[in-house]
Amino acid sequence: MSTMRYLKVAMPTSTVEDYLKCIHREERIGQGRLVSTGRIAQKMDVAPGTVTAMMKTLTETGLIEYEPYLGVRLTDRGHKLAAHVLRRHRLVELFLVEIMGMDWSEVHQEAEILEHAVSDRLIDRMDGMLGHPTVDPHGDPIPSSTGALDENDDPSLLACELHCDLEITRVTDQRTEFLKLLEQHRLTPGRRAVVENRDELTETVQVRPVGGEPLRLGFQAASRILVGRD
Amino acid sequence: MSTMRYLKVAMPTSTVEDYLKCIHREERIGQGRLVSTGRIAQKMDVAPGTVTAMMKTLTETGLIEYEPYLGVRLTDRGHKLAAHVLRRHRLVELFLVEIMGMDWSEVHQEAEILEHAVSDRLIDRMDGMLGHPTVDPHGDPIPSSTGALDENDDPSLLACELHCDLEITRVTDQRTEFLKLLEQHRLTPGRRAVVENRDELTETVQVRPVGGEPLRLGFQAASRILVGRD
DNA sequence: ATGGAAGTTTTGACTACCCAAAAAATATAA
DNA sequence: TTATATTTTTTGGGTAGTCAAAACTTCCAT
Repeated sequence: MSTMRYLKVAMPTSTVEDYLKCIHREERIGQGRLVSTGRIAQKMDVAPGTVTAMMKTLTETGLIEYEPYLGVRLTDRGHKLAAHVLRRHRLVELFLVEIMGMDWSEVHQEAEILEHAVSDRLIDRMDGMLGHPTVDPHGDPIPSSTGALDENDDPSLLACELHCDLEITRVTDQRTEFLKLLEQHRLTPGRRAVVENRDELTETVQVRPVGGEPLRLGFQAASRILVGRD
Repeated sequence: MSTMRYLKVAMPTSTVEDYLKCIHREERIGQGRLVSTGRIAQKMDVAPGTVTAMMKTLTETGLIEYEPYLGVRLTDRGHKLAAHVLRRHRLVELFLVEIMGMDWSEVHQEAEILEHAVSDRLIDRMDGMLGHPTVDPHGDPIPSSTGALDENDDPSLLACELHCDLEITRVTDQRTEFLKLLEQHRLTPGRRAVVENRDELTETVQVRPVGGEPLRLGFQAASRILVGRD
C-alpha cells in the first residue's frame, strides 16, 4: 500500500504564481538550500505570518515541501509551474522590446502583470514570432514550453578575468533606473567591455565598455552583471 | 454649504471593471432605462444577492447611482471608466487579429482577460501601431483615450432594406462558434450581402453574401448582424 | 548550559469576492 | 382588492489573501 495524500488541484492564482517565482529565485541564490519564510516575506513584501499561511496552502496543493521553522523547497510540480511563469514573463518582455518597441528598462513591470494574463496560445504565437528565442532582453534564459530551463553560469564582473575583452551576457537587476544607467554606458547584453580593475578596499569595480566611458560600480551592483568570453 | 459625500477612490479591481462593462452594455440595450440587479446577476452569472452587495460598493465609489428595487445607472465617472475598459478590450482584440494573426472568432476570450492587465502605455503603443483605428474586428467602435464613444446606429438584418446590396458593419455576438459560421459564409464586417427575404412565420431571415451561399438565420441571430449602405 | 536575540508560527481580525436561503418589496391576476 | 407570483434585499456563512501582535522555536554567546 502506498501512502496517498489528497492534493487540491486547481488553476493557480496569480498570487500563488508570484510566490513560486520567488521561491524559485531564492532557491537558486541559496544553491538549493531550503528557503526561509522570512526571506520570502521580505522579497514579497508581506508580513511573516502571511507567508507561513501561504506555505501551508502551497504544501496542500503539492507545489512545495515545507519544513516548519526550517524553510521550503519546490516540488517537481512547483518547479514546472515556476518555469512556465518565467517563460511567460520572459517571452512577454522580449516581445515588448522587439515587437512593441518598448525600452528594456521598463518592460519588467509590464511583464510582471501580463505573465498572469496571457494564454498559452498567445505565448506560443509570441514565441514563434520571435523565432523561439533562448534569452530575454536582460539575458535571462527562457524556459522551454516543457519547463526545461538552462541557467548559464557565467561569472559576474566580480569574478571574471581582468583586462580581458568580454561580452555582457546578462543583467540580474530589474530596477528601471539601474538599467537606464547601464544603457547610457553601453553596458547592455550583447555589448562588450573590459574590467579594468577591482578594489577590495573601496569595494568597487571599474568597467570600460567598448566605445564608452569607464564606470565604477560597487561590488553588489557588479555582481549583477554577468559576462562571457565570445 | 454643499452636501459633500466621501468617495472611496482606489484602483478599480477587474471585478469592478467587469460589472461596469455589463451595466454599460445593458444600459445601451435598455436605451437608458435603469438596469435591474437581476439582469446584471444573469449576465454576470452570479447570485442576485451578490449584485446587490456590489451595487452598494459601486455607489460608495461614485461609479453608479443605485435606486433600491428599481435598478442602477452609471455616473459620468462610471461611464468614463467603462469606456476605458472597452477601449482596452477592443484595441487588444484588433491587435491580436492584425498583429498576432489570431482568428477574429477567438480573440474575445483572450481580450476579456488582457483588458484588465495591459497598461495605458502599452495600449497607446498598440493604438499607434494600428493607426488609431475606430472599430475592432467585430465592428464595435473603439472609445477614444478620453472616453468618447460613438456607437453607430446601423440597422440589423431584421430592420434593413430587402434586396439591396449592403455592407456588414458589425456583429454583436461574441460566441466563437457563431463567428466561425459567419466567417465560413463570408458574412464578416467589411463584406457585402443582400437580405433576400424575411419570414414572420418561421421567424427567419435569408441572407446571401456576395460570392457565398445563402444562409437562413433566426430573428435573434439576425438582429446581431448590423449593416450599412456604403 | 542557559538566557536573551532573532526568527517563525499562531491567533484574531480585516477586505473583496462569492452563495444559499430567508425576509421584504413589488408586480400581476383573479 | 386581496392573494399569489416575481424580484430584490438581507442574513449568515465561505474562500483567498492580507496584517498586527502574542506565543513559540531555534540559535548563539557568554
